[in-house]
Amino acid sequence: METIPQDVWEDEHNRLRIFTPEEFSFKENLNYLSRSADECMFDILDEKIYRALPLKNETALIEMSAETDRIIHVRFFSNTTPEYISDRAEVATYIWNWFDLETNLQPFYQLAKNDPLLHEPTARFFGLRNVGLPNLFEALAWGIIGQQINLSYAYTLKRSFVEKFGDQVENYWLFPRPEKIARLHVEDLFDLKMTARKREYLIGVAKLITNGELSKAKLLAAEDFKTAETMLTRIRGIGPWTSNYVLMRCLRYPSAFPIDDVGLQNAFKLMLGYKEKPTKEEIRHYAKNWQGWETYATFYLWRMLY
DNA sequence: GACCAGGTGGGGA
DNA sequence: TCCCCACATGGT
Repeated sequence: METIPQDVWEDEHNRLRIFTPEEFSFKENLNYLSRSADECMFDILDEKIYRALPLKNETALIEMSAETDRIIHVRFFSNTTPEYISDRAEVATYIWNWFDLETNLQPFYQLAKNDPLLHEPTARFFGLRNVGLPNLFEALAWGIIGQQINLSYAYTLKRSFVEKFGDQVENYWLFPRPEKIARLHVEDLFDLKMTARKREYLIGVAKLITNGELSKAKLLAAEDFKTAETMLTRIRGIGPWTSNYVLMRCLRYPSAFPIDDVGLQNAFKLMLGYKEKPTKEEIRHYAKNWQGWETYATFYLWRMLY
């Protein structure tokens, strides 16, 4: 991503201030990030987010809080390393991208006003963003780990994966690097209580990223959304669901739509008062109104489930 | 104990 | 193309 414009952030001594668009609420995004007590990639304490940011040439430990609900206050902290972070713009850009602040949500909120499914979630969670997974390997691994198992168990698996193969900076974890996973064999991942297939998928994807066959740049350079989707589904272990999930959360394609998702089906059940899962046709019917905004529609519907 | 989890690949009709 | 099954384990 290009460096963000000068006028949306300020650099002051040991802190940054990020001025977000109107359609942003720190509180809503904080609530979203608080959804699992088992999350291992960041901590939330006293309405502040703490995490390690993997930058190009350094790791920043940051604390994010709300100066107002629309101004993000970023403080650098560290017990053992110099607090000086050389590239402040990179930090601001990372956060801008992480909270998807480049997207103008006005058209989405406009179409949601008259939408039977989106009306309620967009009103209740105004300012919530598609909080992303900027790291491609992390997004793919999280998708693979989460396939077909319940979310709380998925968080447990992710934690054991991260704690076994990730790097720790003080008390914060960096997601395992694909270079490291690419060198492993399925047996090395035996402790992780997931299927042998998933272990193969993780290693396979790590190899593709390591040897350069797969990258964000290549996926973003795809001619169109369908091409990017196919680039991913050709990879063993990545079906339509994982492909769309990653195109949503990492590449930020606005039309990504994991139509087979159980969570999406449950959100439909909830919103329409159904006892049974909706059919794919029913989902397509309602989704006609969301064209170009399927990612945000899905994200807000998922939000209704917790 | 059965059935379902933020599915997928592989085999067979 | 479509259907069926195995997959490992936890939650309910």
